[in-house]
Amino acid sequence: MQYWLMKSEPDTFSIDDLASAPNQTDHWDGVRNYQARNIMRDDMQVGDQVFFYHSSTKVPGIVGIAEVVRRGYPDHTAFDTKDPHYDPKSDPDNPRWYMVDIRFVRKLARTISLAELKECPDLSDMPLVRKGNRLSVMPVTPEQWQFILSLEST
DNA sequence: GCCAACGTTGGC
DNA sequence: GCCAACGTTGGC
Repeated sequence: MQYWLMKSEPDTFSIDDLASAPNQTDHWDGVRNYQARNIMRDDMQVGDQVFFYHSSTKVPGIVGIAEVVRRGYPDHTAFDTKDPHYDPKSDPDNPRWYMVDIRFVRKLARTISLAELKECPDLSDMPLVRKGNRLSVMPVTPEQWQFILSLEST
């Protein structure tokens, strides 16, 4: 079992949106970055745990936990000409973009802000706290996962 | 294959 | 809203 962190703009899709979705499950569509695509297509497994991160908001940070419930499969929004994430270079016979399904597990007792995460030397290797990093799906080590969870009750 | 131009991400 | 950082595109 592995750990991940996924970024979402809460104005588009928030942890509350996931919690109120049917079966508290939704697909993670719209990722158009190869590194993130590779992770979703090749690496994420059912049962993996995911930190749900809110970006581009007043207090960016980790707000909850989700779980992978379906392995990588083609992102159909890339085939839809009306979808904002439509990509003419992806076709159903040879899909370029992939997504996974995740299910809501719980919200954290409080938001663990990016500012707070940046202050932790234990987390300095996380891509998240690196300047200019734009990766929207990234691995989290078991140590980082436990450390971040330990911050929740502080 | 290089690299300038452009578009996007995302913190602030 | 600004802009730094980065990925992608396309001309050559």
